[in-house]
Amino acid sequence: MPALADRLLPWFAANARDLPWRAPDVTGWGVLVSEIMLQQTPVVRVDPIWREWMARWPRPSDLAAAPTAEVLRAWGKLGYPRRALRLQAAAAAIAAEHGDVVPDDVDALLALPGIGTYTARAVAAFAYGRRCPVVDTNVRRVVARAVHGRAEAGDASARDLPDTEALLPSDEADAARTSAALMELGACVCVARGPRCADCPVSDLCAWQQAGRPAWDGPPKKGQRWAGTDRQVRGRLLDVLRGATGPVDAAALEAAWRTDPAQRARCLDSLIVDGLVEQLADGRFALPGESDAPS
DNA sequence: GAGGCGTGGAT
DNA sequence: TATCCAAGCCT
Repeated sequence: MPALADRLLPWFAANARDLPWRAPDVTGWGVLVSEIMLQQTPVVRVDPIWREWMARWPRPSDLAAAPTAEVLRAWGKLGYPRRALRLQAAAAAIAAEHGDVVPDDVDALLALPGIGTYTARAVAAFAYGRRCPVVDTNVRRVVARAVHGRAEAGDASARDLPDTEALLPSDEADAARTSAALMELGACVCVARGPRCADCPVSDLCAWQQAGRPAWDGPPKKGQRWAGTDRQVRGRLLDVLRGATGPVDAAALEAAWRTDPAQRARCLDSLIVDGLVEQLADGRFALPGESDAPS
């Protein structure tokens, strides 16, 4: 349905945010780094970290060669630090198996750690101009409203990809731009709370509008608790290690969570299992590679 | 496939 | 203050 794309493309050309990873000289590597950082993380927090990473590690092989401890410190408080670990592993694979160039096809991207359905398609479309549907939470919300007339997207389904592909024009470059425009619309106009329908370029085509903006009648989302969870404890422990200049003793980590020693021990173990923390022979703890002798 | 996994701003 | 929410992935 070119109808939607015909509206979205001029709107996007005039209203797209000037994000640094959208600059014309950004490589596939730059796009990939941005996509990983943006998983579940707002643009404003990613922006400065992405700039720092691109200046410091401009190619996959640069990141692959960095000490993992420094990678985790540079990741800072973006959250979900396993993303940084997987990104470094992906960088090593790209350097070793793809000539230090991020692959341009979805299947090769999917084979890399930390890259799933969304990210593989986002890189193919945004870095390489491929015509492939890119479905994230924004796009699912836009499609739910504009196409299906529902207030929310509900759970992901197998129909998300074909539903979205049906909105893409046949021209490859236009299709890639449409994918970006769909995401931009969901991020800036067709937002979860308080959609700005008065500013929407497709409001007169929107099935949700035409239905009178009915309320969501599907299952409510499951709110995830935070206080006292293992996620909070892991975050505290890792924050201590990021802030240290080298290995720390057990007492420093104990101070980070005194509420429940058993929980603290369990979380420390899980961080070690995940490869985010190492225990040294002398019993101290450190970020990965921190004890390696400088060469 | 449901649940785990960080962080912090907005409401 | 508590809940919601943000360009998901993995098991």
